[in-house]
Amino acid sequence: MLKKERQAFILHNVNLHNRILVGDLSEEISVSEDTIRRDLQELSEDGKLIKVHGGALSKSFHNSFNASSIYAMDSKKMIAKKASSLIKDGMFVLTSGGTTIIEMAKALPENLQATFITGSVPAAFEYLKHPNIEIILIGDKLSKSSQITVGGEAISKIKQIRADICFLGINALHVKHGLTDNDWEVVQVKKAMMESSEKTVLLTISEKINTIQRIRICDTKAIDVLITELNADDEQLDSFKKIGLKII
Amino acid sequence: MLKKERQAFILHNVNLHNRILVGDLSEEISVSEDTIRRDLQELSEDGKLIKVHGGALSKSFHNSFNASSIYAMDSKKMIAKKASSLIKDGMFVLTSGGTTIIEMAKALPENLQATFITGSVPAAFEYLKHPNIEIILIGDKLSKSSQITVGGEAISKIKQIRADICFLGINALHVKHGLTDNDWEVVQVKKAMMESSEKTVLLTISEKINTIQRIRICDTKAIDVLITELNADDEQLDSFKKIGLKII
DNA sequence: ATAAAACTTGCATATAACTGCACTACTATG
DNA sequence: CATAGTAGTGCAGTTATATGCAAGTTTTAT
Repeated sequence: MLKKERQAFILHNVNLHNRILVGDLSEEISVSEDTIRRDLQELSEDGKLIKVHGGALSKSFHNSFNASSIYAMDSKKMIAKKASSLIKDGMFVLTSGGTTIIEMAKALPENLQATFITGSVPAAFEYLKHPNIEIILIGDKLSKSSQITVGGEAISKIKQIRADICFLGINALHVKHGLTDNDWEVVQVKKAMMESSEKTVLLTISEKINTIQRIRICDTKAIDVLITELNADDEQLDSFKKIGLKII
Repeated sequence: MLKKERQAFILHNVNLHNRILVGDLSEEISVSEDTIRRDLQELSEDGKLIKVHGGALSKSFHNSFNASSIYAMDSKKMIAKKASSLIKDGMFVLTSGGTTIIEMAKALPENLQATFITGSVPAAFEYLKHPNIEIILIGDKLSKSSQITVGGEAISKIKQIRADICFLGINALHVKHGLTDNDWEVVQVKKAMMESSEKTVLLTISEKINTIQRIRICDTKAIDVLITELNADDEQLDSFKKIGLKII
C-alpha cells in the first residue's frame, strides 16, 4: 500500500469514527506503528486531523464543543419562548435558578404583568428589567454553586406561598428514576417549590432527558408539563407522554 | 479512551449538569480518581471549568472575575477601596444597595473571608464572584427603583441580626438635617440596618454632601464613619469631623 | 473534636513518541 | 548500464507521557 493511499485510509477512518488509535491502524494496515505515527504527524501538520497521545481525533471533534454550546443556547431560547406562553397576567409564578430559567426570564413578554417569586439572584436580576413584573425574593443563605438561596428559612417561606405555576430548571430527568439532582440543598428547595404550586413545569434541553443524578426530587408522575427544545411529537418524549405528562 | 476524549466528555458533562463529582466521573469513565483530578486540574488551568473540592463547576454559570480594577480609578472606586479596608476576616457585614456599594463589592480583596448580608440583588451578584464570601440574602418584595428588598419581612429579618459593620450607600447627607432619602421603604430598611450593626459607615461621593431629601433616616451623630472620594482633611468635611464623625 | 473524604506528592510502571540508523526500492543522470 | 541520490519503512535505544498506587496532609462534615 502506498503512502498516499494509507494516509487517505487513515483520514477516512478518523472522520468516520471521530478517533483512532495508532495500534489499531498499525494492525489494520500491517505497517509499523512508527509509520502510522509519521503519517499522523504529517496529516496533523496539514491540519487534516488532531494528533494526540495514542492516536488522533477528527478535526470536527474539537469544534463540536463550541457548536453544541451554541446549539444549546438556541435550544434554551426556544424553551424559554414555550415556557413564557404558559404565564398569564396576574399569575403567581415560582421559579428556581439555572441557565434555562434565566433564558426564560430574558424571553418574557414585556407587557406581562405577574408576580415572580424566586431565590435565584441572576433570575431576579433579569426580572428586574421587566417593568410590569413584581418580584418577591426568597431570603436565606446564598449557595455559591447554584446561585439560589437555600436552607430552612427559604423553604419555610416557600411553603407559605400558594403559586399558580412553578418553573424548574433541572439537571436530570428519567422516566423510571424521576427527577434527580446533585445538590442536596437545592433539592430541598425544589421539592418545596413543587409542593407550593398548583402546577409544575420542567424546562430542560433534551440532552438531560434520561440521565440520572444522585439525589431524588420526585417521581416523574408528579410533574405536569415538560418543555424541551424538541417538537412535542418527538419520539424521545413518547415514554413521558404515555404516563400522562403534557409535552410542549 | 484517549485523554482528550475523556476531557471532552468531562467538559460536556460539567456544562450539562453544572456540577460534577470526581467519584462519579471516575466510575463512569473507569479510570482512577487521580486521573480525573488531573484532568480537572488541566481543564481548570485552561479556564474551561472551575475546580472545587470534590469535583468541578461549569464556568458558564459562575461569571468569571472582572479584570477592570486598576484602571478607571474614579471616585467610586476610590471610595470602594477605602471602605473595603475596614472589613476584616470573619466579620458580619450588612450592606444596602446602590452603585457605590456595588463598586465596593467589586473592589473587595479576593482573599477576604467574611459574611455579607444584603437585600440588594446587584450587590449579591457581585459578592457571588468572591470565592470566600458567605452571603445571606434578605428576602421580601424587591423594589424596582432601588433593586433591594423592602418590607416588613425584610426589616424583621434584619433586626434578628447583630452585624459588626454596616455599609450604606446614601442619597443625601447634611450636617444639620442628618441622613435623608426619598424612598420611604428604603428608609425603613436602612434604619433597621443601622440598628442591627455595631458601626455604621456611609459611602458617598462628595456631591451628595450637604444636600437634603424628603425623608429622614437618622441624625448625623448616629453615623460612625464617613467615606468619600476626598482626602480626609478636605475642608468640605470639617463640619462633620467637628461633631465626631471619623472621616476616611 | 473527630472521622471521613478529598487532595497532594512522589514514585513506579506501561505505553507512546522520538531519534538515529540501516535497509530497500525506486529515480535520475552521465 | 551503473551508480549516486532519495524517499519510505522498520528497528533499537532513549525519552516522554499517562496513569495508578501509597503515604501524608488538608478540607469538610458530623
